[in-house]
Amino acid sequence: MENKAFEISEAELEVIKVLWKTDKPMTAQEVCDTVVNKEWKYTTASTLLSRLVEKGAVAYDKKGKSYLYYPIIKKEDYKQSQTKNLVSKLYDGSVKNLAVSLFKAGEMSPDDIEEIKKMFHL
Amino acid sequence: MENKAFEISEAELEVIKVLWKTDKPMTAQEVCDTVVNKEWKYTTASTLLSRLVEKGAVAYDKKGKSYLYYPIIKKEDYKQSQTKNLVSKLYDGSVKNLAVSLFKAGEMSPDDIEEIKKMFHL
DNA sequence: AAGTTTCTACTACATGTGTAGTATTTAAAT
DNA sequence: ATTTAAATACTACACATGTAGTAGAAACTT
Repeated sequence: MENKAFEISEAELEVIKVLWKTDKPMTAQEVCDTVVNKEWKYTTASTLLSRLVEKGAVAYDKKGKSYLYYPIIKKEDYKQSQTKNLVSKLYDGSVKNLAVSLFKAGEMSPDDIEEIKKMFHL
Repeated sequence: MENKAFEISEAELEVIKVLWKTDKPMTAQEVCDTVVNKEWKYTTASTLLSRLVEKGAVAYDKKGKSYLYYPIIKKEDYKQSQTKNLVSKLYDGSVKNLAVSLFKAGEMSPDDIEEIKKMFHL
Protein backbone atom coordinates (compact mmCIF):
# COMPACT_ATOMS: atom_id res chain seq x y z
CA MET A 1 0.00 0.00 0.00
CA GLU A 2 2.85 2.28 0.83
CA ASN A 3 6.19 2.89 -0.78
CA LYS A 4 7.85 1.13 2.09
CA ALA A 5 8.44 -2.59 1.91
CA PHE A 6 7.51 -3.19 5.53
CA GLU A 7 6.29 -1.36 8.57
CA ILE A 8 7.92 -1.80 11.92
CA SER A 9 5.54 -1.44 14.79
CA GLU A 10 6.23 0.49 17.96
CA ALA A 11 7.07 -2.62 19.98
CA GLU A 12 9.11 -4.11 17.20
CA LEU A 13 11.10 -0.92 17.04
CA GLU A 14 12.08 -1.32 20.68
CA VAL A 15 13.44 -4.72 19.80
CA ILE A 16 15.43 -3.72 16.79
CA LYS A 17 16.81 -0.72 18.63
CA VAL A 18 18.37 -3.12 21.10
CA LEU A 19 19.95 -5.02 18.24
CA TRP A 20 21.25 -1.81 16.72
CA LYS A 21 22.65 -0.54 19.95
CA THR A 22 24.31 -3.72 21.10
CA ASP A 23 25.72 -4.25 17.68
CA LYS A 24 26.30 -7.95 17.90
CA PRO A 25 23.99 -10.93 17.40
CA MET A 26 21.83 -11.59 20.44
CA THR A 27 19.54 -14.32 21.67
CA ALA A 28 15.88 -13.61 22.31
CA GLN A 29 16.63 -13.90 26.00
CA GLU A 30 19.30 -11.22 25.81
CA VAL A 31 17.05 -8.96 23.80
CA CYS A 32 14.32 -9.45 26.35
CA ASP A 33 16.63 -8.59 29.21
CA THR A 34 18.05 -5.58 27.45
CA VAL A 35 14.90 -3.84 26.26
CA VAL A 36 14.38 -0.64 28.20
CA ASN A 37 11.22 0.50 29.93
CA LYS A 38 9.48 -2.75 29.18
CA GLU A 39 8.46 -5.64 31.35
CA TRP A 40 8.03 -8.18 28.62
CA LYS A 41 7.71 -11.87 29.09
CA TYR A 42 10.26 -13.87 27.18
CA THR A 43 7.66 -15.07 24.67
CA THR A 44 6.68 -11.51 23.91
CA ALA A 45 10.19 -10.59 22.89
CA SER A 46 10.36 -13.81 20.99
CA THR A 47 7.13 -13.12 19.09
CA LEU A 48 8.35 -9.66 18.16
CA LEU A 49 11.64 -11.04 16.92
CA SER A 50 9.79 -13.58 14.80
CA ARG A 51 7.63 -10.88 13.30
CA LEU A 52 10.68 -8.83 12.49
CA VAL A 53 12.21 -11.84 10.80
CA GLU A 54 9.01 -12.39 8.78
CA LYS A 55 9.18 -8.78 7.72
CA GLY A 56 12.77 -9.15 6.64
CA ALA A 57 14.01 -6.54 9.08
CA VAL A 58 15.98 -9.00 11.19
CA ALA A 59 17.69 -12.33 10.56
CA TYR A 60 19.43 -14.91 12.73
CA ASP A 61 22.09 -17.56 12.82
CA LYS A 62 21.67 -20.69 14.79
CA LYS A 63 23.99 -21.18 17.73
CA GLY A 64 23.51 -24.22 19.91
CA LYS A 65 19.85 -24.52 20.62
CA SER A 66 19.17 -20.85 20.23
CA TYR A 67 19.08 -18.21 17.54
CA LEU A 68 21.35 -15.23 17.40
CA TYR A 69 19.40 -12.35 15.94
CA TYR A 70 20.85 -9.40 14.12
CA PRO A 71 19.30 -6.49 12.22
CA ILE A 72 19.12 -6.51 8.45
CA ILE A 73 17.93 -2.98 8.01
CA LYS A 74 20.36 -0.31 9.04
CA LYS A 75 19.55 2.16 11.72
CA GLU A 76 20.55 5.13 9.60
CA ASP A 77 18.41 3.96 6.71
CA TYR A 78 15.45 3.43 8.94
CA LYS A 79 15.83 6.79 10.60
CA GLN A 80 16.13 8.49 7.28
CA SER A 81 13.12 6.78 5.83
CA GLN A 82 11.04 7.65 8.87
CA THR A 83 12.21 11.21 8.79
CA LYS A 84 11.57 11.56 5.11
CA ASN A 85 8.15 10.15 5.70
CA LEU A 86 7.38 12.69 8.39
CA VAL A 87 8.61 15.55 6.27
CA SER A 88 6.49 14.49 3.36
CA LYS A 89 3.41 13.72 5.43
CA LEU A 90 3.38 16.82 7.58
CA TYR A 91 5.72 19.41 6.11
CA ASP A 92 4.80 19.30 2.45
CA GLY A 93 8.08 17.56 1.77
CA SER A 94 10.02 20.61 2.83
CA VAL A 95 12.85 20.21 5.29
CA LYS A 96 12.82 23.94 5.64
CA ASN A 97 9.30 23.85 6.98
CA LEU A 98 10.35 21.25 9.49
CA ALA A 99 13.30 23.36 10.59
CA VAL A 100 11.17 26.44 10.96
CA SER A 101 8.65 24.52 12.99
CA LEU A 102 11.29 23.14 15.32
CA PHE A 103 12.87 26.50 15.72
CA LYS A 104 9.60 28.24 16.47
CA ALA A 105 8.59 25.54 18.90
CA GLY A 106 11.70 26.29 20.86
CA GLU A 107 12.74 22.70 20.43
CA MET A 108 16.28 23.60 19.58
CA SER A 109 18.68 23.87 22.45
CA PRO A 110 21.50 26.41 22.25
CA ASP A 111 23.78 23.47 21.68
CA ASP A 112 21.65 22.27 18.79
CA ILE A 113 21.77 25.70 17.24
CA GLU A 114 25.50 25.92 17.71
CA GLU A 115 26.06 22.57 16.08
CA ILE A 116 23.76 23.32 13.23
CA LYS A 117 25.49 26.60 12.53
CA LYS A 118 28.77 24.76 12.53
CA MET A 119 27.36 22.28 10.09
CA PHE A 120 26.68 25.09 7.70
CA HIS A 121 30.21 26.40 8.17
CA LEU A 122 29.14 29.60 9.84
CA MET B 1 0.32 3.82 27.21
CA GLU B 2 1.94 6.81 25.62
CA ASN B 3 2.23 10.39 26.69
CA LYS B 4 -0.19 11.34 23.96
CA ALA B 5 -3.87 11.41 24.69
CA PHE B 6 -4.83 9.86 21.38
CA GLU B 7 -3.30 8.42 18.28
CA ILE B 8 -4.44 9.46 14.86
CA SER B 9 -4.13 6.73 12.30
CA GLU B 10 -2.77 7.16 8.81
CA ALA B 11 -6.22 7.29 7.21
CA GLU B 12 -7.61 9.53 9.90
CA LEU B 13 -4.75 11.91 9.30
CA GLU B 14 -5.78 12.27 5.67
CA VAL B 15 -9.19 13.31 6.87
CA ILE B 16 -8.09 15.84 9.40
CA LYS B 17 -5.62 17.29 6.94
CA VAL B 18 -8.54 18.15 4.72
CA LEU B 19 -10.23 19.90 7.60
CA TRP B 20 -7.07 21.81 8.41
CA LYS B 21 -6.48 22.84 4.87
CA THR B 22 -10.00 23.90 4.02
CA ASP B 23 -10.25 25.73 7.28
CA LYS B 24 -14.00 25.78 7.56
CA PRO B 25 -16.51 23.24 8.82
CA MET B 26 -17.25 20.58 6.23
CA THR B 27 -19.74 17.80 5.75
CA ALA B 28 -18.59 14.21 5.49
CA GLN B 29 -19.48 14.36 1.83
CA GLU B 30 -17.23 17.33 1.24
CA VAL B 31 -14.41 15.73 3.14
CA CYS B 32 -14.83 12.60 1.09
CA ASP B 33 -14.73 14.53 -2.15
CA THR B 34 -11.74 16.57 -1.08
CA VAL B 35 -9.40 13.89 0.21
CA VAL B 36 -6.47 13.50 -2.11
CA ASN B 37 -5.14 10.30 -3.60
CA LYS B 38 -7.94 8.28 -2.12
CA GLU B 39 -10.91 6.57 -3.64
CA TRP B 40 -12.95 6.23 -0.51
CA LYS B 41 -16.58 5.35 -0.36
CA TYR B 42 -18.66 7.91 1.48
CA THR B 43 -19.11 5.60 4.46
CA THR B 44 -15.38 5.20 4.80
CA ALA B 45 -14.84 8.91 5.18
CA SER B 46 -17.78 8.97 7.51
CA THR B 47 -16.37 6.19 9.70
CA LEU B 48 -13.05 7.95 9.92
CA LEU B 49 -14.72 11.19 10.92
CA SER B 50 -16.65 9.37 13.64
CA ARG B 51 -13.47 7.81 14.96
CA LEU B 52 -11.79 11.20 15.03
CA VAL B 53 -14.75 12.56 16.96
CA GLU B 54 -14.53 9.67 19.45
CA LYS B 55 -10.86 10.45 19.90
CA GLY B 56 -11.61 14.08 20.55
CA ALA B 57 -9.58 15.27 17.58
CA VAL B 58 -12.58 16.56 15.66
CA ALA B 59 -16.01 17.92 16.57
CA TYR B 60 -19.07 18.97 14.62
CA ASP B 61 -22.09 21.22 14.59
CA LYS B 62 -25.39 20.10 13.22
CA LYS B 63 -26.60 21.87 10.12
CA GLY B 64 -29.80 20.66 8.53
CA LYS B 65 -29.64 16.92 8.37
CA SER B 66 -25.89 16.83 8.23
CA TYR B 67 -22.94 17.47 10.46
CA LEU B 68 -20.32 20.11 9.84
CA TYR B 69 -17.02 18.79 11.07
CA TYR B 70 -14.08 20.84 12.21
CA PRO B 71 -10.75 20.01 13.80
CA ILE B 72 -10.20 20.39 17.52
CA ILE B 73 -6.52 19.73 17.54
CA LYS B 74 -4.40 22.28 15.80
CA LYS B 75 -2.23 21.40 12.88
CA GLU B 76 0.84 23.05 14.35
CA ASP B 77 0.40 21.25 17.65
CA TYR B 78 -0.01 17.95 15.94
CA LYS B 79 3.01 18.47 13.74
CA GLN B 80 5.09 19.48 16.68
CA SER B 81 4.03 16.55 18.77
CA GLN B 82 4.76 14.15 15.95
CA THR B 83 8.10 15.72 15.31
CA LYS B 84 9.05 15.72 18.93
CA ASN B 85 8.05 12.09 19.04
CA LEU B 86 10.28 11.23 16.11
CA VAL B 87 13.20 13.10 17.58
CA SER B 88 12.85 11.35 20.89
CA LYS B 89 12.25 7.91 19.41
CA LEU B 90 15.00 7.92 16.82
CA TYR B 91 17.40 10.75 17.53
CA ASP B 92 17.93 10.42 21.26
CA GLY B 93 15.87 13.53 21.73
CA SER B 94 18.42 15.63 19.94
CA VAL B 95 17.29 17.97 17.21
CA LYS B 96 20.91 18.35 16.29
CA ASN B 97 21.14 14.65 15.49
CA LEU B 98 18.11 14.99 13.29
CA ALA B 99 19.61 17.96 11.48
CA VAL B 100 22.87 16.18 10.92
CA SER B 101 21.08 13.16 9.59
CA LEU B 102 19.02 15.22 7.17
CA PHE B 103 22.04 17.11 6.02
CA LYS B 104 24.11 14.01 5.46
CA ALA B 105 21.27 12.30 3.66
CA GLY B 106 21.29 15.14 1.17
CA GLU B 107 17.69 15.78 2.01
CA MET B 108 18.17 19.52 2.21
CA SER B 109 17.71 21.45 -0.96
CA PRO B 110 19.81 24.56 -1.56
CA ASP B 111 16.67 26.52 -0.85
CA ASP B 112 16.20 24.74 2.47
CA ILE B 113 19.75 25.51 3.42
CA GLU B 114 19.37 29.13 2.41
CA GLU B 115 16.23 29.55 4.45
CA ILE B 116 17.69 27.83 7.45
CA LYS B 117 20.71 30.05 7.39
CA LYS B 118 18.44 33.05 7.20
CA MET B 119 16.52 31.73 10.17
CA PHE B 120 19.65 31.88 12.23
CA HIS B 121 20.04 35.54 11.30
CA LEU B 122 23.14 35.13 9.22
C1' DA C 1 -48.92 12.68 5.04
C1' DA C 2 -46.36 9.51 2.13
C1' DG C 3 -42.47 8.91 -0.79
C1' DT C 4 -37.85 9.84 -1.84
C1' DT C 5 -33.45 11.31 -0.89
C1' DT C 6 -29.61 11.64 1.82
C1' DC C 7 -27.52 11.66 6.29
C1' DT C 8 -25.77 9.31 10.27
C1' DA C 9 -25.52 4.95 13.23
C1' DC C 10 -24.57 0.36 13.61
C1' DT C 11 -22.44 -3.74 11.97
C1' DA C 12 -18.79 -6.32 9.59
C1' DC C 13 -14.63 -8.30 8.53
C1' DA C 14 -9.70 -9.00 7.37
C1' DT C 15 -5.24 -7.74 8.83
C1' DG C 16 -1.95 -5.63 12.23
C1' DT C 17 -0.35 -5.09 17.04
C1' DG C 18 0.56 -5.87 22.02
C1' DT C 19 1.09 -9.35 24.93
C1' DA C 20 1.30 -14.01 26.29
C1' DG C 21 0.19 -19.13 27.12
C1' DT C 22 0.99 -23.93 25.65
C1' DA C 23 3.09 -27.39 22.82
C1' DT C 24 6.97 -29.14 20.67
C1' DT C 25 11.70 -29.60 19.55
C1' DT C 26 16.37 -29.90 20.52
C1' DA C 27 20.62 -29.49 22.89
C1' DA C 28 22.79 -30.66 27.13
C1' DA C 29 23.40 -33.60 31.15
C1' DT C 30 23.78 -37.90 33.19
C1' DA D 1 19.95 -43.58 25.46
C1' DT D 2 16.90 -41.22 28.66
C1' DT D 3 15.85 -37.33 31.15
C1' DT D 4 15.71 -32.60 31.59
C1' DA D 5 16.16 -27.88 30.67
C1' DA D 6 15.65 -24.38 27.67
C1' DA D 7 14.47 -22.52 23.02
C1' DT D 8 11.49 -22.00 19.36
C1' DA D 9 6.79 -22.79 17.11
C1' DC D 10 2.10 -22.52 17.30
C1' DT D 11 -2.09 -20.67 19.23
C1' DA D 12 -4.81 -17.00 21.44
C1' DC D 13 -7.21 -12.98 22.17
C1' DA D 14 -8.50 -8.09 22.66
C1' DC D 15 -8.11 -3.78 20.56
C1' DA D 16 -6.75 -0.74 16.35
C1' DT D 17 -7.18 0.16 11.49
C1' DG D 18 -8.69 0.18 6.61
C1' DT D 19 -12.59 -0.23 4.20
C1' DA D 20 -17.27 -0.61 3.52
C1' DG D 21 -22.37 -2.50 3.67
C1' DT D 22 -26.94 -1.97 5.65
C1' DA D 23 -30.39 -0.11 8.65
C1' DG D 24 -32.63 3.65 10.49
C1' DA D 25 -33.64 8.64 10.86
C1' DA D 26 -34.41 13.16 9.19
C1' DA D 27 -35.44 16.48 5.83
C1' DC D 28 -37.25 17.63 1.16
C1' DT D 29 -40.90 16.91 -2.45
C1' DT D 30 -45.25 16.59 -4.05
